Amino acid sequence: MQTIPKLKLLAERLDLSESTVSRALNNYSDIAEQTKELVRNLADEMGYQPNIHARRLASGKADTVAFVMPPLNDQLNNSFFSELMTGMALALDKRGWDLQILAPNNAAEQSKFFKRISRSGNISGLVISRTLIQDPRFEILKKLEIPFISFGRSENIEESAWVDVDNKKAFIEMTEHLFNLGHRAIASIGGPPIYNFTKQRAEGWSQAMAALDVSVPQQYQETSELSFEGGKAAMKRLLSLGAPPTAVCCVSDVVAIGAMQALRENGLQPGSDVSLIGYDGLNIGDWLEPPLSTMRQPIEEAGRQLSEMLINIIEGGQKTSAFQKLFRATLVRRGTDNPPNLDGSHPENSSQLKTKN
Amino acid sequence: MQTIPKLKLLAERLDLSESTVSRALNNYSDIAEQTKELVRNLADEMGYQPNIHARRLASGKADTVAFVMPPLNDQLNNSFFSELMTGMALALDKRGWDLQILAPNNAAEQSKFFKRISRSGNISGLVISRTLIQDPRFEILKKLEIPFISFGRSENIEESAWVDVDNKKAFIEMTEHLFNLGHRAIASIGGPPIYNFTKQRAEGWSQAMAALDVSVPQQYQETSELSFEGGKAAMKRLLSLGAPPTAVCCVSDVVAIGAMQALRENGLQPGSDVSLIGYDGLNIGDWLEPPLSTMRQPIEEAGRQLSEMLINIIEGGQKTSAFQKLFRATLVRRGTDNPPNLDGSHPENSSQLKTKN
DNA sequence: AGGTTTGCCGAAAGCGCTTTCGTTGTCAAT
DNA sequence: ATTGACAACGAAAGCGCTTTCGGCAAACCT
Repeated sequence: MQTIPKLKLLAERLDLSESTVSRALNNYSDIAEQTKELVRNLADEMGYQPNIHARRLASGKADTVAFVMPPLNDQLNNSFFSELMTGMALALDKRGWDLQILAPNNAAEQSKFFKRISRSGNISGLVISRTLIQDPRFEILKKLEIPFISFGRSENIEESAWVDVDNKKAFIEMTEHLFNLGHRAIASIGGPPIYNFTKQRAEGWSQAMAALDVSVPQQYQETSELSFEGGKAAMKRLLSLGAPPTAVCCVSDVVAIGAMQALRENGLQPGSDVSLIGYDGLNIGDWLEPPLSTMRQPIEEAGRQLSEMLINIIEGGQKTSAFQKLFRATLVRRGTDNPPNLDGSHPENSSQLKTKN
Repeated sequence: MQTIPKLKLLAERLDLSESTVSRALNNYSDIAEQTKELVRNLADEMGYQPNIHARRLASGKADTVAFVMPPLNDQLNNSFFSELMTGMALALDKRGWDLQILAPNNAAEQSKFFKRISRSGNISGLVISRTLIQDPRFEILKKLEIPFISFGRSENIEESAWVDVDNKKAFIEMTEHLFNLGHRAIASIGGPPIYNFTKQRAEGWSQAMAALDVSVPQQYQETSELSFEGGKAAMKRLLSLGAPPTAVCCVSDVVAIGAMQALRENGLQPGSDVSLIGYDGLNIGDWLEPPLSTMRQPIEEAGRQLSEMLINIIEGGQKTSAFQKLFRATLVRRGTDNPPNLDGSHPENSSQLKTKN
């Protein structure tokens, strides 16, 4: 391990004091431009890298943002989180900040968990995700005065900073699209009713259906774990109805993939017998046969945005409510959104479709 | 942000010196057991958390391991890496260490990149992956005296620490399995020939074929990018042969999924017309129709192992060549490994199969 | 001319811990 | 009683940086 150049060495070589060198590197205004030049040149000639621990100890700043993993780890939302984290890391790196991943064990002890974080003093702010409709974390974090931002909104958080995707609008679009293809019997497989995005997506679907003046049997509103198995089970329940739907809006791609499996196991062809649209825009959807239509959300971009906003909150001191950004999801038509199959070979039959007008 | 309890506060409350408290918490042997008890009790009563930066600055240890992302980011090896990193993070966390993710931009500047890391002084050791057959990183890191471990071997690295999966044996098993199912025309879609695992896997296949006394047309050895598209293209080339194979060993699951797509686009049914086995054991393989057979490697476990060995290297001072661990992959039969379809409905025809004996 | 501002830089304290070394008191051995 | 060994602790010096404060010219005013 070669000898590491320290601030002191730079100072000696340049015949300057350490403090001047330090301030030169940090671009203080009370250092002559000429001096800064000299310092910077030598610094990168020698490959100087400040010791991050010393810096953070001295400055009292951690320059580190932590991403809090959701307590219960669903299947392969891996993909989702890794994309989000990639975006976050990229944006942080640009500013010289670090990303840390935090994985709380049991959800019950969240209060203690956050308290420990706030005490450790090596995290400047938090990013939370998977926000609940009523999410206790918001109050806890506010009370602890930890700067934070959430991916996803919650209720009563007008004062909070967040980045979100317009879930409701996405599901309205999705539903309208299926309607325009000719579908009337459009069901929904939603996620666990505790999450806010679940609620928003389900609302989008039901509002759209109402606006389109299509009456919906109550059983068309299904609910599922956010997993392949969950989606499969939910689809099977839908198929067992007297009048199964001809199209289904799925809360996530993984759930939709499970639903596809259920269709095939019932001898039905996804996309022709029953249309499906997922949500997330995962690559893997494109590798299926037929490829899964989906709503793509700009996940990486959202991650970037989260980081930038959080840094601004930590450094800026602006009102956190100024930091709210809503992204839009876009429809990606692949293979599973098609006009309804009305040839009668399919269990449900068009005469049973209920349209009010 | 509540007032954070410092070492000083503990010392005052207990009427001890800071140094005693520090050593008590770090379990030094020259502190009375009774005193340690007192200190520990107060510490977690007050929720004391040592300032990590101060500690690391004072001790000169970083207690941080970095995982170096492969320069070129293939499709969805996301899943692979996130699993590996999860394993690493878990093992590190148990010892109070941190995991950092490093993403070098351009591959050419690796030497500089590593030099910078070694100078920054906040990383104790590295984990590299995607080892090449001739991998320059080994020399660079040795010269810089950075402790490191690799996932995957390379040539001439007897002195190095590594964790690997026995790729060759896995492909031998895979090939024998297909042979035992009755296949004789078994092709291979390998990865880019720079990677060591690519070489090992291809060797496994060709050795097995030789041992089984099956002669192999040269065109049966295909090569592909590690991506869906690559697999698809390679499979198409195989199908265009005069005597296409009845089974294919694929270098990765993603490649195999691409191959499945190619089959379907040619009107063939994966698993019945042509058998396929992938490699990795990704969940998503199970969601396809038919589900993809694969060799599962214990990725998370390997990640754990990497962390533990690396820590031991850093702390232990043992010979690094003592740290070499080979895992085994296991066959997961799902839906794409079946006896050959000899009904003649398929382009290739059994009379063309060449068996020497 | 005196006074005030401005531009640039150095001195020095301190961030919160670790670790070496020395000191004290105690007890067994001589 | 004297020595030595040992156990248990405190003092103090850092680790490498940041940041406040003050100092000293040179430049500006009136």
